[in-house]
Amino acid sequence: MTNTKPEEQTLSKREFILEEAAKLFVVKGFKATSMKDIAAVIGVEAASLYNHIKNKQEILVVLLGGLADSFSIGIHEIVIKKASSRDKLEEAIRMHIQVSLENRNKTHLILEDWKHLEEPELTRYLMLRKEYQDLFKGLVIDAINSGAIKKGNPELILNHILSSVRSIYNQYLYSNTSKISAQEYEESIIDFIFQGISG
Amino acid sequence: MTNTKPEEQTLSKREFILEEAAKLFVVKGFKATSMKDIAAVIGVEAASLYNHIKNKQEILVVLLGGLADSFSIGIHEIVIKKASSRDKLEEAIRMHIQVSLENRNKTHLILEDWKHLEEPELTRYLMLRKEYQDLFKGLVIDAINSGAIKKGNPELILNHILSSVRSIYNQYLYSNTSKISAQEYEESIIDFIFQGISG
DNA sequence: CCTACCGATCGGTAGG
DNA sequence: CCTACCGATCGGTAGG
Repeated sequence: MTNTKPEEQTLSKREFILEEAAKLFVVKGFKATSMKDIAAVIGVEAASLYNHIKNKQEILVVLLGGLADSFSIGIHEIVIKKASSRDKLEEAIRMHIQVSLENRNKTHLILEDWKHLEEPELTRYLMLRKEYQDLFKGLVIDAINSGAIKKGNPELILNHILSSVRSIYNQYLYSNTSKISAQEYEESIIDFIFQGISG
Repeated sequence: MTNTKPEEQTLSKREFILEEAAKLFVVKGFKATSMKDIAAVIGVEAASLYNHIKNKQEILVVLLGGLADSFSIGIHEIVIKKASSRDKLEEAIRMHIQVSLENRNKTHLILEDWKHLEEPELTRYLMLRKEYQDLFKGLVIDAINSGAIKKGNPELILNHILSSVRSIYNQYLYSNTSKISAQEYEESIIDFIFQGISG
């Protein structure tokens, strides 16, 4: 009866903390970012953060967990689709690019900071990653067998694809060509992967 | 007159420490690796390390400095060569792959741990990196202008090339296909970059 | 190369 | 949300 006020908050304090922490992790790394660093950005004392989050580890778990879910859902949706193996592979790559671009700060954690996950989350994370890569590799193998892409070691091909997308993390951070739109960037990466840089 | 014993040492204690530290940095990252961790691998107490190295920071400086020099020398040698722009670009990519493969532990520092360099080494490192990328980008631009590779944003192309080589760090660490020789791996990456994965 | 030790900083808690 | 505070760990030094 008393709660007639509509939900008007756009970002809870907790979400704000998680977001700002992710940004700091990109710049300094998880280990080198102290709770005091995070608190300073939020504008409170370090001890106050613990009213919104359990501990530093939880921040990492939540950020990486949400991301792993996005990738996992994305690949599962594509695998079950009825389409040519070439189209499915391309769609998977585009999905991977889009999720990376939409979660740039989080995605950076995939490079090195995942190592600081503690058990049991570390094992869970590695299992999800393995599953993702296996499903992705399946799409690569199907594309090879159908003649859509040339023959080769599927693991090397997958590794090349995922590394190519990883160019996103450098690009947006250290370069000044960030004027480019997400759509243009996606097309550029797709072209590099499938056609290479030759004329 | 007394020093008749030949130089028989293959690896000085200092070099041993630097090498083992580099390996630990790959696994745990610079910040999460303590002097105690390094000492344990060497088989001494942490305090004893300071007889061979000045401090933890020096380890990072020496490792990254040596690597930066290797890359720098490599690109300068290629730039002054008399050859087609296509050949020079390919040679630069091969050099980058070879230096990366020969210094796998060190090269890993380029991903994230360089951030923990302190001034003035940080600025020096970033300047060397910038110079390297500018020279490399020059080769890309020449290759575009001569029609050897297709038109496109040189920064995006360079970024794609360097990211493609970065697949080395994943490959050798987490995969089980390491049976592949360095030569095969180099050819594979070159082919991916120039021709892409299409048939 | 070791023992002993230091100041600084860390993540986190208690209590209000 | 803050003040006050804690135990643990860090990089590093002294002295032998």
